[in-house]
Amino acid sequence: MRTLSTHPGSFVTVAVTGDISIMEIAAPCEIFGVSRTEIADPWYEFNVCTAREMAAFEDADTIIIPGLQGPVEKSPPPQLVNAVRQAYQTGTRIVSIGTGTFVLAEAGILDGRRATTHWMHSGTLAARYPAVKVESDVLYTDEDDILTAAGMAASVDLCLHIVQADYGSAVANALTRQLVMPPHRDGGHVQVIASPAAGSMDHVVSETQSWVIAHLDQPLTVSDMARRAGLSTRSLQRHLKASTGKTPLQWLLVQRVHKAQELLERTDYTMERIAAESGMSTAATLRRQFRQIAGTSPDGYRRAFRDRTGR
DNA sequence: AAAACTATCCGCCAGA
DNA sequence: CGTCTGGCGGATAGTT
Repeated sequence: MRTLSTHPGSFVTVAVTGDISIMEIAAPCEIFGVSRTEIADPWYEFNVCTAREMAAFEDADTIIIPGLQGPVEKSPPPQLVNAVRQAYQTGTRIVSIGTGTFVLAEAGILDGRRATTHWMHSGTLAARYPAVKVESDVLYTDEDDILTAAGMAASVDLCLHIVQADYGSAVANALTRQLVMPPHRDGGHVQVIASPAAGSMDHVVSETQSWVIAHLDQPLTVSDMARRAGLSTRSLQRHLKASTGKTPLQWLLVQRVHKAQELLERTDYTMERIAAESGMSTAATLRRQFRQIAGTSPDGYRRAFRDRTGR
């Protein structure tokens, strides 16, 4: 699990240089730039700065580099690359979206780390920066305070992931509801849905997922999910894996742990009760799954959350 | 902690 | 043809 270097109310800066893609800065602007005092207070300090104002980087706790338009062969602006390298060395969290990842790679801060970019360019990225572990089929990566999103749509997921890291699941979920967005997808989701005719099937599966998420307190089997979707278990397994990269049971367990995390954050329920409400049969089962998926014990998670939010 | 038990996963394949 | 489906069964994973 990543150690948090930022805090609620931290300073987020988007670096705008030349021809950025406007869509790629939409998610950060919407999520970090709009006051959310009804959800959490203080919210982020947010600003957008151009290449000429890169002194503003000094105040930033998080810097976001959106994709540059034009051919990726063009090398990124050196002063931006230097500014990013310097910022990272002084402990700033660095985020890239789409081809913005090339700036991070050029700065050398991705060497030996996982990163992703738009699938069309991942080959180029891997070839030009062999030391970078390019993950071509995930929505986003998060390693050592360096986060990379595959593209515009994934940037939404990544921004929510950041909110979750800074404020916890309960706040992130409240924000998701307010934005009227589908439930947050984690970084392991596949980027490209392989089958071209996946359209309607996709809908059936996501419907089922929403239903499951709303009924996590009940014990559910993969067959139950399949029945709900009107598919055989074999087909459900195939479709769910195509869209989430996980098997049905794995996906379900992740949802259960997420639910447990939310309860740990905002309630004082006992482990038994949290286990029951998140659909884990016993506290022992909860502990084991929680550790496997979240990397800590439920109790440790609760304490860490209270410590960093002072609640 | 380990064994016994059950559920799930996934390659394969015939059929639509 | 190519694509999708769902059943089968051995290997695995998860639970108790």
